[in-house]
Amino acid sequence: MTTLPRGRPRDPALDRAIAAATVGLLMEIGYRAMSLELVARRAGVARASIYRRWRTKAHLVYETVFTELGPRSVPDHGDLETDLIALIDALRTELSAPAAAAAINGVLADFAADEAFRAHVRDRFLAPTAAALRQVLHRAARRGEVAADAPADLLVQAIGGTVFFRAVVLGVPLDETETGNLVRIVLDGVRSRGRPAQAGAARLTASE
Amino acid sequence: MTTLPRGRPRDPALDRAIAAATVGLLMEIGYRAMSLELVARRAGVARASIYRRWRTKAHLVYETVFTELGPRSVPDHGDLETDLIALIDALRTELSAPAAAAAINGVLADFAADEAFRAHVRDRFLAPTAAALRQVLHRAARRGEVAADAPADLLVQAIGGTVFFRAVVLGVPLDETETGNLVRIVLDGVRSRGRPAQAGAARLTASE
Amino acid sequence: MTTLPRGRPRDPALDRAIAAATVGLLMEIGYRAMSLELVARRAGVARASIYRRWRTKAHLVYETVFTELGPRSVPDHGDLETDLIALIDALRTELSAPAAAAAINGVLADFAADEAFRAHVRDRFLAPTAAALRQVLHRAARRGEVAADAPADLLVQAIGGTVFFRAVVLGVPLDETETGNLVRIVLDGVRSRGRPAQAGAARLTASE
Amino acid sequence: MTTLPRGRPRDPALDRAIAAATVGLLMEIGYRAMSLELVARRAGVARASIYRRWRTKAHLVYETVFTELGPRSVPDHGDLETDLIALIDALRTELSAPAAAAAINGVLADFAADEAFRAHVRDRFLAPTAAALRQVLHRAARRGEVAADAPADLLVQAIGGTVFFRAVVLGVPLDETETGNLVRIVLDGVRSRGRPAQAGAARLTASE
DNA sequence: CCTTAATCGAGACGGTACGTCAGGTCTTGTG
DNA sequence: CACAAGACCTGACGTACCGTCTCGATTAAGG
Repeated sequence: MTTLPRGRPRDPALDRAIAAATVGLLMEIGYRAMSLELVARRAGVARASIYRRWRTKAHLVYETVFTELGPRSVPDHGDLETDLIALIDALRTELSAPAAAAAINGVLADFAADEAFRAHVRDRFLAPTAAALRQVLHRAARRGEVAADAPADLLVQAIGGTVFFRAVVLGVPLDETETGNLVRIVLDGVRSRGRPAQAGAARLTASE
Repeated sequence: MTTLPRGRPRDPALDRAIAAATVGLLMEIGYRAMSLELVARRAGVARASIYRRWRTKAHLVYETVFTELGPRSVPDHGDLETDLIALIDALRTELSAPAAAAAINGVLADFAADEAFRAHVRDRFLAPTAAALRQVLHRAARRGEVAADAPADLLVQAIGGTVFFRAVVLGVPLDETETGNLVRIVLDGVRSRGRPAQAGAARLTASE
Repeated sequence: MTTLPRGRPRDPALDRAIAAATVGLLMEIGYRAMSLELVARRAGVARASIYRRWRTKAHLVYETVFTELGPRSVPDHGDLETDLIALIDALRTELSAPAAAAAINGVLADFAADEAFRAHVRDRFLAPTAAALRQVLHRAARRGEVAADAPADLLVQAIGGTVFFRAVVLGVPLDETETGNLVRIVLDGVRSRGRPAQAGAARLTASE
Repeated sequence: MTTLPRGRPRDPALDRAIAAATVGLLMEIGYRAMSLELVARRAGVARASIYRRWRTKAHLVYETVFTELGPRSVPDHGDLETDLIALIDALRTELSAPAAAAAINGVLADFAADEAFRAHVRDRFLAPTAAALRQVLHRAARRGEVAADAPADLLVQAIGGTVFFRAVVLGVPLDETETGNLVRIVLDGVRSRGRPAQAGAARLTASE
């Protein structure tokens, strides 16, 4: 049972106008140069109407740009490599969108001291992606392609880190060939003929 | 022929005081909350004396915190895995230093629009690291451990991205076990029994 | 013929609640710090319900605090001095009430540009008071106490100005002794032994 | 021994520009409508440069408009009436200047809660005027014109209140005739043939 | 009983001003 | 020249009101 809304309801057209102005300005002038005054002006909206919805510029940008973080669906092509490429492509698409690339470092910088924000990112973004990866790996394990106990978290961070680094830090997203190479590098690490493990000593002897 | 310096020389004690204040404030309150006013006050220095040395806050922080980017020396332990761990550890140490972790996103955000800065990072940081990795791999190839033509740039970005993501975005640097796992994942991708290549189709058939 | 009221009638309890909140806040925090938001909150009333009754904060305060301006009745003690003291006391009581003293300058400031308001004050407050004074003087003239053609308007303004200055500007209302002194000063100016007149030259020679 | 000034000195041209803009805007649009933003814009000055000099809008206006309060010199024409007219004219000129009339109620409203401000007004404005009046009366007493122990404070407040009321509240300053009448009213109250006193009863008997 | 019309609480809305703060530049006097 | 101090311009910040508006829910009076 939801609390019934009282007072004049918010105008959803403003939400859309603000979001559009935010995304546009991010792409045109970047996070730092984008002031809420500018957003308000472009959206044809009072500045207070933005503050009514978001506590701060960082909140506005984060929630506007990264609304749909993480994998919307778990790929299942019956082949691990194809599944991995699908996962990476989803990430790449998300992080290399112009607005996202322009926003992410600013948001991270503004939220640097905010531990709750980090937890939120972990829960809403990393955890689902890791879960999706785990499911993909589990299916592959049943097909005998890989060992089931691969370190999914680390893999997600490696994949995510690489994509992030290219798209956000270097500003040059991975192309198709590089994506393929990245998949193969990662894939070889989880093949069933051996596996990364705490006991690193026995690892290579078993495979060769 | 250098222009001979005229007038009162700069006080090197100020350089040290400013650097110390910068690093301290970065760790205590973070990049965004750190104003040059605060730095000047803590360093017991006039604000103008900071601007005389650095053009902007981002320049101050970047040059103060990331003085020694990239590998100081190429590791050579006669073993690829050990060499890789040494490279990763150097990266990890650099990026997970409290001041660095606190500074990096702010610097990236402030330099977001500055393409020259990105080129500078590539030249001063990524290129040397990739060169070091290439040398390590080359030695390993001569020992028959790996194929020599591994995509060193991508590998560096994958390793760097992972370390960066953990230290900077998540705020929890890799531990020893995770470093080991990362090395093995990456290592398997460059083993000599096969190699990542443009022609992806033939790759796996050759190895299995 | 009044238009018969349709729809839900106004709740008179709200009028009272708003007035009480207004007076209370005026005394506690003063005119400037008193926002209609605060009044509404304290009165337990919607802000719109205030605007439905008064066009603006200045109107609310003016009509709430100065409901009964001017002399309610013309004093008649058979003695000019006593009558004057009664008139002054009425003024003093009105202007030195805590809410009034707190309100008056704010109201004047907000209505500064409003010529209609000035006319309203003249008609509702000054004119009746001057009329009362004129009547008092007229009676005194018939008793032979004073000249009948005293400049009543100026006298009212002198008396009103003095009371106003003490109560509103200085914040210390006249006490009884000062009221007595003020009466005597004014009284001597209108004694029948001479009179203020346009022809100032002949004035003093006649009296001494 | 004054502390020697350090740092860049304030630009006196800005003081003048701000004062001019303040006075101009006061006359054109009044106290309430005058924002510091407007003042800054018209003066061609940064808003911060205003806040550096004055803590608040009310301080700015008060110190700018009422720089020279009170009588600059004590009039001495050898005649009480002429002296009094001179004193009143000085007051009238000061209070009915367009900028002053526009400013005064706003300043009083904003300073309503500030007891320190009231004390300041008393000390800087009323006290000197009362002292001047006392001196004038004293000289007149030596010439035998009046009693020396007239209640100077009350007289000042009566004169000031009347002038204030006319200029500020009614917006119509006293003209010459009215000033003459006011002087005579007041003068008769302090004539040497009798004087206002605590013991009011004996007052008139002595003179008639 | 049901429509009509106004009031009520609540709160969104476009504005505007506030006073503070940062960034980066400029101008003093002193070494 | 460097340096300490601080003025200066620019422009953003987040808060608080203003007076208007739009909701859903009352509360009469008239059909």
